[in-house]
Amino acid sequence: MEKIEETKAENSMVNSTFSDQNWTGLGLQGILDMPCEGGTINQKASLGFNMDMFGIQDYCDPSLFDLLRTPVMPPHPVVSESPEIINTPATPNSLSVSSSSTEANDEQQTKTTAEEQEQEQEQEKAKKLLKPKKKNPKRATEPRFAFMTRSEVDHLDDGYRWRKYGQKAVKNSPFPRSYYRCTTPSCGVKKRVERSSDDRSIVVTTYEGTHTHPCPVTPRGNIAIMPESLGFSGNISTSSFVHPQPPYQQFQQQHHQQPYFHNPTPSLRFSTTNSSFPTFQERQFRPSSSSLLRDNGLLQDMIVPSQERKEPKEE
DNA sequence: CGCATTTGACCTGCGC
DNA sequence: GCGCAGGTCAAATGCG
Repeated sequence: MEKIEETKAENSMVNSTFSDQNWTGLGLQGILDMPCEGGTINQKASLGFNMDMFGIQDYCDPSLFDLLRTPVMPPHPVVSESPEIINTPATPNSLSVSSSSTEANDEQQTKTTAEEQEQEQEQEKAKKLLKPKKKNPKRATEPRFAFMTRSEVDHLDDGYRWRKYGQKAVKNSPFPRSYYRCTTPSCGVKKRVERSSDDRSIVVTTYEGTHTHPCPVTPRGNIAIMPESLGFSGNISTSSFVHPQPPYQQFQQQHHQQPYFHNPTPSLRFSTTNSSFPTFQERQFRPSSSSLLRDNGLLQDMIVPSQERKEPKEE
């Protein structure tokens, strides 16, 4: 009984995470398009490889991991800057992916009416997505990128200075969502930080906008970790790790804003002075069995390119 | 004292 | 029009 409920919760997490218009498909695409030396690894062929490489299964919900490994993908997960295209394969496919993941596991019994209701809800969501929505013209069309990070601290240090300007309770989630704004004047970058309602150890950080300034030197003496020390075999350029911009921004510049699956900055920056985030660093190093990456506990973050809601660009 | 956080109020978009 | 939910504002408060 408990097992079933647990499974439901996991599936619910999958649905809620990847059916949202900001997540669906994009997350999968991000996983598929992993930057490496000389470009990106072919997304379709390397899905499982990437995930194993990054040790996702070690920190991802099992059902989510299965979901991501399941080759039930949009036929052409082409990344586009057009929100319409990005959103198109999102909703319906996410449903099939989600359910197939359930079938893949030995948990078909969990396909109860509750799950059907979930699917109905998702279908309703999909319907809503298909409707042309009026959006506030003031709402920026800035790119949004979301990181899923397993951490016990909510606000991860990414090198920039943030000022919290709000906190809101999120529906269907016991955890509030915090709103941060870059403290640099004239820089309108925002980020939202919330904890997954189904796995409280997962922090979802959504960046919105692009910094108009270099990363400030923090008094904590942050440094960047070289890929070699992460167990990388040089597949990711060193500059990506020392660049004073968050990885999503680097990648925007280097790869024409394609989303990618990558270890985001929060886990890459550490305090050498052991002053502010010793526990964070400690927590990030989760001993594990199989991979070097996991040994370092660094590659525990999933970047999910999150598109601004379908904004009425043409109008 | 300056800066960051907290938190209730307010605004806006959307569905019914 | 009303209610709900997400997002933002700004005064009060806390902290170094």
